Amino acid sequence: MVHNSDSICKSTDEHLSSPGIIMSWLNGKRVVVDEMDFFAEKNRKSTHDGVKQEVITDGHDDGDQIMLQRHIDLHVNTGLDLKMNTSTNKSTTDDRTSHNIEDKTASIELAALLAELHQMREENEGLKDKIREVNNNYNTLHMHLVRLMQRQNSHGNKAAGMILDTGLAAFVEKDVQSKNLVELMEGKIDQQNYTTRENVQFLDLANSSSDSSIRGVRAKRDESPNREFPAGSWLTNKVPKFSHFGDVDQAAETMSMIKKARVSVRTRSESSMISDGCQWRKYGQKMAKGNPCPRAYYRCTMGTGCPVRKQVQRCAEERSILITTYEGQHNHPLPPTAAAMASTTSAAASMLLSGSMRSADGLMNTNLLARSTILACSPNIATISASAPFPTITLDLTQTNNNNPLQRSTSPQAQFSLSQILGQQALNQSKFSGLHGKPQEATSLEDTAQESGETTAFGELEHKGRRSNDTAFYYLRFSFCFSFMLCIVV
DNA sequence: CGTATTTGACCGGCGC
DNA sequence: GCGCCGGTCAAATACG
Repeated sequence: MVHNSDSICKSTDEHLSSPGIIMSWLNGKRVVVDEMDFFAEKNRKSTHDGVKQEVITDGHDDGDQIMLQRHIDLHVNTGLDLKMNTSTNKSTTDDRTSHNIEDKTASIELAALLAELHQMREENEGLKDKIREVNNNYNTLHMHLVRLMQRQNSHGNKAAGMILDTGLAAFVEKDVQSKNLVELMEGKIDQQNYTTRENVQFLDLANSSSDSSIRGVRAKRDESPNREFPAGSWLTNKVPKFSHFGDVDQAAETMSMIKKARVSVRTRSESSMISDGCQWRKYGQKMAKGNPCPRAYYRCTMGTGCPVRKQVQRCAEERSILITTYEGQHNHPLPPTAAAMASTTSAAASMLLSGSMRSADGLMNTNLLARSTILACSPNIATISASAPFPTITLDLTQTNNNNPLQRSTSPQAQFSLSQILGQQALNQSKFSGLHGKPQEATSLEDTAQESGETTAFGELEHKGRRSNDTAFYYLRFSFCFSFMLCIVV
């Protein structure tokens, strides 16, 4: 293959001007560049250092290029020195040519890796900034929440105090996890330590912290013997228990409802199941009335006798939407990935239960089972439906809007799309159910809520690049905690 | 062979 | 009482 060396050199300089383009150049025109680099005379000031000269003369002097030059320079010179010192054959022009090509190829690959490393580092910095920003927002809200709780306690509003306890516990847990996440990303702790700390702190949250606000929660718990905080239950410490009802039957009924409360998550996914970090075993499948797509039943197998179950079904109207409904509380520790999802659904359940508590406490004169409540504080995040057999809160992660406070507070460069993240996770799974067909009438549990106009969208955040489920649910959980606190304040 | 999935049968709640 | 429907069980089957 014959090329004009000048034109090739020019083209090469253009490619080298951006680290990101080096990869495409490597993939697409590797052979051509090899020939050009060795034989071209333009921009070459020595006979054995073609790569070095070309890179240096590309006209860019930013940090990446400087670093790039240093590595290439070092690599090429080392190879040549070795060759010159060890070679005894005086007619080894071809060998030197071959070595130059190999060295240059290795150098370019190294440069590409360095460029990729730099890009990842920048991405990591952006993520850390986002977490710090969320932490700052959280601290502000946390302080406000503590003040409100103190005010409520001083007024003797026990029910409101319990609501605050619930929200506070969720906030404290989020605080612990967010700090761990920041340290993980900054390299202060490794993944194993992160996992261990998440689990340990999760379980010991109510017992070992020196945070005064947590002590407040513990004091509340101690003075309410009927409230339960069993170790190992991630949800229990956030689900309020009642001891102040004058009507015992009503309290029992409410407790029953709490046990049956469900959290439904709507995501876009081609996979048969989203990846939520838990281990599930399928124990049944049924054709639900009005939906051509079957409903699959799973139970959690991470712990012996874990009562948590979930239903997975495709939306009748839009097959790309996967509806996952969670029910029950885990009776075992969860890994961080699962805890993230569990905390998200927990926060959503807290929103749901805060509505039921108000109802039971007479603050809202409505029957939970008879009403369908859309929380005024978070109309675009979640929908509570009581028209279903069980109180259900639906988290819609499939639509976009601009009403989410978190979204407004973030920069476009580092925004997340939970739908895309979940979708990506789902796509990464090996199985594809192929549940497609023509739409029919929607009468399933989730679709019932949609029919009554209850489904609302969670503020979707733009996503650039791949993110972990942990981070995604961290943001989602914060959003729900934020909404939950607003619900309390309103 | 052990484990996971499939699928028809069964059960209980609910409305008529 | 009967039928419908959601949910669960368990034997059969598939899979690694």
